[in-house]
Amino acid sequence: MDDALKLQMLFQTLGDSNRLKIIGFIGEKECSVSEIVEATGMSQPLVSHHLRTLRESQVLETKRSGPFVYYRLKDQRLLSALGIFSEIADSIEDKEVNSTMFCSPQWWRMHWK
Amino acid sequence: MDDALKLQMLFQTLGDSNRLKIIGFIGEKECSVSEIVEATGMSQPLVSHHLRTLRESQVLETKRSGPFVYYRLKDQRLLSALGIFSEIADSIEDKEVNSTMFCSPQWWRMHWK
DNA sequence: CATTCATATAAATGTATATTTATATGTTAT
DNA sequence: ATAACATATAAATATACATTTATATGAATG
Repeated sequence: MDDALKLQMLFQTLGDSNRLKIIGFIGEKECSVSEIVEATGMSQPLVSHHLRTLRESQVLETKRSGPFVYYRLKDQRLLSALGIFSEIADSIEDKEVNSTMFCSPQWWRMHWK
Repeated sequence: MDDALKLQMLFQTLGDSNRLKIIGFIGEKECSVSEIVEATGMSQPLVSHHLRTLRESQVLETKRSGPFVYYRLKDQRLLSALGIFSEIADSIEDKEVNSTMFCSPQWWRMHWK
């Protein structure tokens, strides 16, 4: 797998609100699935699905301990990198299509041309 | 639009190989659409479509000059931020499902369970 | 060993989005 | 004004992906 593809897959993994929420909650900790379910308010299967994606893309790694499975960041550098991107993202202005909340630009075009 | 959503949308925008290719080619320069078409080998409408996405998500900004439209990065900090993420991405190992090139993890599960 | 709790998977569904092909808009020069 | 070129949009298609509901696995405990 070439490096550009790795980068693209990493961004794709991070490009989901629920997964970012999970990463943000875990932070430097080590969390069980149920803690994540509780903290995020997402359903357990949905959390499990996203955790699988995060594990397969090697953003998270796991450790089983009895009946619990603990997830933690595989590369702690990700946290500071997220901080940098947050700053860049903050400078994005809410104008036109972006202000539609929950609706993608394409949805907007589709329904209101 | 809240900050978490901005971050998610930025990552989503970056999570596409063709868009990363475009960003990488533009770099610190200012490029016309045809230059990008030529450099990337993508079709003109496809380039145009991705440029629109990149502009709407405020990664790129544009300037018209005669018949040409020039695109450049709106925030130069993005380049170094991409460098940081590249390093993180490089440490990702090519194992199991990731080695399938062009096929998503979900595709893999689907066809080979 | 059966029950309970934690987590994972499967199937079904709806929606988002990349790509192609075809066509339109906009600008310049003849 | 029309031809030629640069770019953008539209329609059509195919696929990827998030989410829900239902069920399975796997570990601990009575």
